[in-house]
Amino acid sequence: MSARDPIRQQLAEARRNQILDAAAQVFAEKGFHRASTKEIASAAGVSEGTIYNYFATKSDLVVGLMTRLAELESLDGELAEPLQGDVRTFFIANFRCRMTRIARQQELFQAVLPEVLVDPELRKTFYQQYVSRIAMMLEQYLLAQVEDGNMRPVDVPLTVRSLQGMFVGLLVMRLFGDEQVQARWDDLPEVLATLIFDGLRPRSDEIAK
Amino acid sequence: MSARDPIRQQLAEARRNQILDAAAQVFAEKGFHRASTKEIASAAGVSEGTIYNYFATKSDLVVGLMTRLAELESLDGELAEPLQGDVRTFFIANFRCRMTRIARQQELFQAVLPEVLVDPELRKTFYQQYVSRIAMMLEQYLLAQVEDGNMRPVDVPLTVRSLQGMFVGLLVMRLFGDEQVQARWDDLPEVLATLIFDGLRPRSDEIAK
Amino acid sequence: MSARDPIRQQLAEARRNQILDAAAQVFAEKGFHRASTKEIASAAGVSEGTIYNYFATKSDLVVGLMTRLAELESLDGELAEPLQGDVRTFFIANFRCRMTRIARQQELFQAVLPEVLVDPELRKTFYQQYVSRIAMMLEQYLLAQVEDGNMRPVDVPLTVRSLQGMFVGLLVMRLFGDEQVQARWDDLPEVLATLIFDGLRPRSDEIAK
Amino acid sequence: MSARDPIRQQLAEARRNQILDAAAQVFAEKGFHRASTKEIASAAGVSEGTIYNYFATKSDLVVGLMTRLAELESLDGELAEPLQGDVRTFFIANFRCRMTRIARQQELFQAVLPEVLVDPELRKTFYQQYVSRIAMMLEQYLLAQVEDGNMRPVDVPLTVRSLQGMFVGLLVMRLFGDEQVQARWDDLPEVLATLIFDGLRPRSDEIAK
DNA sequence: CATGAATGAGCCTTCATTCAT
DNA sequence: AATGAATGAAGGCTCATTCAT
Repeated sequence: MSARDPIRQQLAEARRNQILDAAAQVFAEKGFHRASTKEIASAAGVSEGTIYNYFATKSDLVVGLMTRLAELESLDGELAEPLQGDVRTFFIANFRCRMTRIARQQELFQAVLPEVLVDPELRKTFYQQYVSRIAMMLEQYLLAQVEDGNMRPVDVPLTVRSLQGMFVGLLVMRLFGDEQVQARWDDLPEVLATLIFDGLRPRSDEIAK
Repeated sequence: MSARDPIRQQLAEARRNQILDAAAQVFAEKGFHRASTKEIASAAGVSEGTIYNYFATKSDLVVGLMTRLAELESLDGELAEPLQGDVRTFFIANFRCRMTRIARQQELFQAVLPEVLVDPELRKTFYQQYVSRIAMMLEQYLLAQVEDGNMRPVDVPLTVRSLQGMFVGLLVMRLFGDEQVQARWDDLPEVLATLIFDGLRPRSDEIAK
Repeated sequence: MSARDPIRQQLAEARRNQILDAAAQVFAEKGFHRASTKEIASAAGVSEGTIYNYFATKSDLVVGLMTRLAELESLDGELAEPLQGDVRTFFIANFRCRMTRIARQQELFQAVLPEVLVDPELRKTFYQQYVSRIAMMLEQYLLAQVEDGNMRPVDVPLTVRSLQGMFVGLLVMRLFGDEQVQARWDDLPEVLATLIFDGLRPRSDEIAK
Repeated sequence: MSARDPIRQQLAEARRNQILDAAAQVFAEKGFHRASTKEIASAAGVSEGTIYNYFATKSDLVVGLMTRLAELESLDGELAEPLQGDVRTFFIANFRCRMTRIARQQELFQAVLPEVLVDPELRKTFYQQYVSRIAMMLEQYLLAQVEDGNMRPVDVPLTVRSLQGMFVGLLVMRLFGDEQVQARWDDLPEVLATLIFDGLRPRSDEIAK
């Protein structure tokens, strides 16, 4: 019986994920409040009661999804590190990485974001576990770049928030169904790199032309 | 009786606003679904039934608030026009104007945004009445600037979405309670102008140093 | 002002009828409970408040309609009297008269009957003012016929209820939309007279054939 | 678990009936609209929510009761068949059977009839499932009798409606609380047989007297 | 008398959560 | 651990009735 303990744990973990998958899908489609536990249960192929063996509360499903986001984030958090060669190239690569992840996790965001915006408790947790952690990472990175002279000496904290905000905002534009953003999502990293790195100001050499 | 008609209308309009004010406040505080019509009624100082004399449905309150946002937006839509002198200065002024409005209408956004993200019907309306209209205005403006050589020839549609997204995202950061964003909201226009107009790339003259 | 009293009364009476007409129509169409006073008011071309100047209660509208039925009934109550010549011919004439009235007042019945069946108070009043009065009239009539040897010595009270029931039942069949009953309503008096007067038993002379 | 399936089903059926019983009683007493689901629930000894595990809608309770009536009807539909010996005797027997059933199911009728008269949807269903089916059976029966010379060649469709109407009408008289009808319900089959079979016309032999 | 905005009690229905099996 | 029937609180909405104008 003791031999079965790890197996049990794995099964339990699998069941948990099965439920979270269903929750993500149903929340994304109908929103937290319009999604009933019955619906989630049937989408997960389990009974309503089973959900409550793994989550104390419907809200805890959102917490579970938030945690997923945070974990997925930290999984490829390393991507931020390898900086070598051209800064602009790195920007593009980094942006591409973020955009890809956002696209892949759109369902998760759609499921989590509106409820997070509405529930103070969740909001705080989400901010601490996810938003501010990314902000801090970005901040460290930018500070280093500025110090190394790879970037201009900007107001790092606010610049970081602006960048982070831009990603959130583009996600929101996606959720709104904006055609340009949806259709040309893959072009965004390049455009953003130009915008953020080069700025809109006409280049002197271009003016020269 | 005929003399009373316009008075009636004014009273009705006032009552409508009184209810919308209460709805904005309660929705912002507790979210659409956790806010009961009873609560809104008492916050508005009217009975529950009265709400339904002015709005067919609880959801229509959100529609009403959305319309408010759209109307307030178009009210100072003219601000985009007076462009003269330094582009960068104009950017700052324009950004300041937007940031101020966002701050002023934070409650409205907090009340409307999460529900809009969740309800496809509202989402579509909001996008058409608000988001895409602003996008189109910005697009026209940027195109003109590019043509006049005041800006570099960037990908205008995506750049516009990115800018718009940045504002949305910064609003979301505010809603998340990010301290930097909240405390230094008024510094943002300047920072943004620098970021967007000048870019992060080290200036050649700075490098020269 | 005293000269206007009778005029006022006439106006009031007209207004009352205007409201009752609307009530009959709306009740017939949607039933008592699904009909709102607002609907009745607008069908009558008056405001909701006005209804309450003439009727203390929504239920009193039904009472008013019941009274109408009773009054209309007594208006041509005399028709029962002129009995002369062939009894069978009289039966047909009498039945025809009843069927015609039922058809003419179908809306009134449809409006009143279901609610009367449901509300004990109304039920009692309706029974006393309408049903039992007709029953008594019929009873007297049948008794006289039996005494005069124009009819066989049947159980008069129950026979009367059966006849009355048949009319009610045929009305109900009409309300149910039975095609035969609706399409051939005018044939019913003849058929009923045969059924009731001659019976279904094969006639001896016919048997003789 | 597999062993439990049939038990589950039986329990569910029992619960359903328990709720329908309560609904019949409360509807009969107060009418469909004045009966609240809360009342029905407590009369059934279950919670309000449980009702909705078995019926999608309050109206569906009426549908359930209608179905009961139709099923009970078809249960003893065979009674119409065994015709042998005296036609008049058969009439009495048949009438007695119908009157008994009506009396036994008075509550059901009182619960269902008023609402059926008011709701077009229910009305149609009730007419098709119940009224017209009985009419068709009666029609076939009468046609056969007429062909065999056991009855006079009357207008069968309208005669059938009249008979059916008479039963409905006598039920209505019962619901109205008519004392004669209530007190002497058991005498009605005999009286009706006389009325319908022999007619009111004085018999020649009686006249002879 | 007429009006119609305001009222608020009450209803049907949903749904997160529990618990006996 | 899984089930799903039962629960009952809560909520959106309707509507008869009132009353100030």
